[in-house]
Amino acid sequence: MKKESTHHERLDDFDIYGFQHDLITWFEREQRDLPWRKDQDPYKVWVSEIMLQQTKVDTVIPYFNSFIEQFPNIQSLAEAEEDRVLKAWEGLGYYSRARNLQSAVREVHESYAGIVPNTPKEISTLKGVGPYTTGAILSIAYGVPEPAVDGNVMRVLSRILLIRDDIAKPKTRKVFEEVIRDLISKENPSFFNQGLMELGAMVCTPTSPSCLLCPVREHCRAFAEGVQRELPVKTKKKSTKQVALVAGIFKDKDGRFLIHRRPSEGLLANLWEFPNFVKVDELGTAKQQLLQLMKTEYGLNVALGEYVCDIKHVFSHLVWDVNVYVGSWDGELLEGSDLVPVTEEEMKEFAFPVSHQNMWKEYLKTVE
DNA sequence: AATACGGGGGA
DNA sequence: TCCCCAGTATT
Repeated sequence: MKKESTHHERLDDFDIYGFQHDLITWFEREQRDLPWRKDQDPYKVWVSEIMLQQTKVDTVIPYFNSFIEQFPNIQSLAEAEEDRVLKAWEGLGYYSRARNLQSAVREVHESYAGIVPNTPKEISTLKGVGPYTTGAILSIAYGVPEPAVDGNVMRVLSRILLIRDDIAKPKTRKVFEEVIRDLISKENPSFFNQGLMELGAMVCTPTSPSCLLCPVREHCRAFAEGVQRELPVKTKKKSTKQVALVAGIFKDKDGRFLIHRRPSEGLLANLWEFPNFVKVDELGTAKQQLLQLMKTEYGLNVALGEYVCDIKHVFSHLVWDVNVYVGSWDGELLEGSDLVPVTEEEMKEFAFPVSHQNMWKEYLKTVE
């Protein structure tokens, strides 16, 4: 007859309370002083968690401070222009996070009287709030014992509990969630979850973990077996596609430059950019194609000048190789044209992807 | 289950 | 180079 157990089988012979205590007291003692840890305002916890998705703490800090200064609460973000929100997110990447956050904040403003909901069901229906962020907000802002499984947590627990499931597989996250439901401190789920992540960031790092400094070393099965460097198991993804582009920085006699808003869906949605096109080898030189496409796409006659630079920009799933030219334009923009003429000063108000910021920097060097 | 979606930094 | 990062939405 199977032995009856109140815990997940992977926790057999595991000192749950000792582990909770050692982790939480270490976090109380050693946690970093971070701007989103000054209070537990659910809105600020929420903003920080969205910004921290796939993004390092050091990168997020200045963005978080500036964002909270501009949008200090639910109402201010709900009522803001989307372009201002994108500008505040400029350079941080994964821009749908910003648009989803504002959309969800508007829903909380309108449907929840401005109070961030505190149940898994309600909170996980908000745009941009998935399983990880649901658990993070609930535990950190409201003290609800929900798992918050991110990359850190999977790495740390794969070592502690010797879990060899491939963390690249979607279903593996559920394995960790089920274990954590039995492992999490019901008294202090906030510090338990944050402690796991802090440990992953500071001690139990991907390569060469600092096991000799680890507060939960005596609980770690991988350390006991000497296999901590073999975990977690993670299959690697495939490489990126190459895309060749040609772009133009076009100025008129009054010093106005042509920019263009990207489509509302897909890569870099709703951000601004200099006119550019996918280059096709069979259709002549980059310069010829730029000239031709400005005419057919925008009905605009341009004169092309010097080659500015070649910008290489790496995304997670593709690589842009952009040939950049200067040029000039004259006359009228077509009715309904997507092109907007702006001065150098006005350009500062628009959110550009980093690749196009770099094109602009290179252009400024050539006119010095 | 696989893919799209940014950008920076470390080894 | 390759990998990782306080992941989510879409297909």
